[in-house]
Amino acid sequence: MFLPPDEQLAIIKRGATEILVEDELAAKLRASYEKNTPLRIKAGFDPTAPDIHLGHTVLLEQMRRFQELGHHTIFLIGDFTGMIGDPTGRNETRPPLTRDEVLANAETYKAQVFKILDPEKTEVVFNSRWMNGMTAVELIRLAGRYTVARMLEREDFKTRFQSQTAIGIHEFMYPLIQGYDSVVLKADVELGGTDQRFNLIVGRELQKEFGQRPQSLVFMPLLEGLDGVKKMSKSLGNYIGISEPAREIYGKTMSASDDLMIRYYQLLSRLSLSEFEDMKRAMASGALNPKKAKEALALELAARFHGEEAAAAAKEEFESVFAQKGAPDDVQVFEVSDWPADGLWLPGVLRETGIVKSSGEAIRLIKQGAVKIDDKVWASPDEKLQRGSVLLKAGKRRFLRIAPAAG
RNA sequence: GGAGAGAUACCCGAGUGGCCAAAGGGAGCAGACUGUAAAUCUGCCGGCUAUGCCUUCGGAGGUUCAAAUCCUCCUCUCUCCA
Repeated sequence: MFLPPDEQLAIIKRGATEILVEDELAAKLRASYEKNTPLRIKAGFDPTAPDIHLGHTVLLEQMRRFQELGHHTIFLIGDFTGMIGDPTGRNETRPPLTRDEVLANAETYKAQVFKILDPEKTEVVFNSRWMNGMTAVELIRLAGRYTVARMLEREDFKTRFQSQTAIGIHEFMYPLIQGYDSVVLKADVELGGTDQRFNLIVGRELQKEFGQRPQSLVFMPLLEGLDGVKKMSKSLGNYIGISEPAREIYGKTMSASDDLMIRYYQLLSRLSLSEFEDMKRAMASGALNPKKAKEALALELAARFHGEEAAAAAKEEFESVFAQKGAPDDVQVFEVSDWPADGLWLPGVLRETGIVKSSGEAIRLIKQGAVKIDDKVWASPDEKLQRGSVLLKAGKRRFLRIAPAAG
């Protein structure tokens, strides 16, 4: 049923930054193999990000690999913890969410992750299930199993403590509860981003406290965003969302730098390890054009979230738009109901349609020769557009069809 | 509780009465070159049908012909002491 333990381990190690403790995990895999019993794999998710992007999928892909290896995966939604607010990676306290917000987010989360995970093999749990029923006494006793000194081992807490920045006492509860989740779920393995290092370790410690065998930890890196430097996040605008249209996923992937593309291959592609290594070698030797490799990745990602057909269409459209300087299939149409006799003032139109933020920006673009009407550069901001149906192109990727309203 | 320092456009950061819609850098956008890659060069980078007008330098008042700059109060942040 199961693959041999060492083969499993090789698959698990792909892209992981660290496995804590590797020998321990190997032993668990061996035991599982011999007894033909799946391991319990836990991964926790904060219900604060309703829109999943590729950065989140690094972890989900790892989870999926465990599923394919036949293990039992538990998708934990931290609805209870979300109401506390996770201090991780912040130098400020994060505002807690309300119960309704948390629940609504959790639902959209669930709807999206099954584009990657197999719903049949995923157990979805909410930690409010056991946390809501916990009494104050029980909670305080739980807190008694950990110490302030150990809490301060966490880099973020330490820095804040030393610099006299506020640390809410409730913030100590977060790792504690997250760790307790592992106790309740009897997790054999927990997956997490490197930023969750401390929290997952607390899980190990608490499991020991409760007489369980401590979970092994598999850490996944934080995926860089399209800028290639900062981590992918919605607020930085450097993300590829999995709910975006196929053409966006394809196009954004194509805009990634070569270095970043290799990184994305490693963390996101489902190519086998050996295929990945072969590809890297081919690119280094010049046998494979990096652009070709990038096309394959863009296609793979678009297909993952929208199917082969939509992905192929996205690729085709991309090529016609950029390689052959054509236009996309469905361009936003701006219908002009009463076209002025002396013509339309273009900057105003561009602003109204939201193609640019202000008419000032439109004027700038026109002056820079970035605006084309039916493939001809529109050189003057003041020139009026005469009645007719035209295709406008602003910069490389903004299109607009302007036409008199029908009837 | 006491003593200081600070808050400038998306971010960092100069500016201590007019020449300031505010230096410089980063990010971003655009053009050239390309593979919507990188690197490089160039231009733009508050708003407004604009040789002008309007709104901006934490907030509210005030002084002045004129304030990011001076005064008063307020809010917030940081550093040090207890």
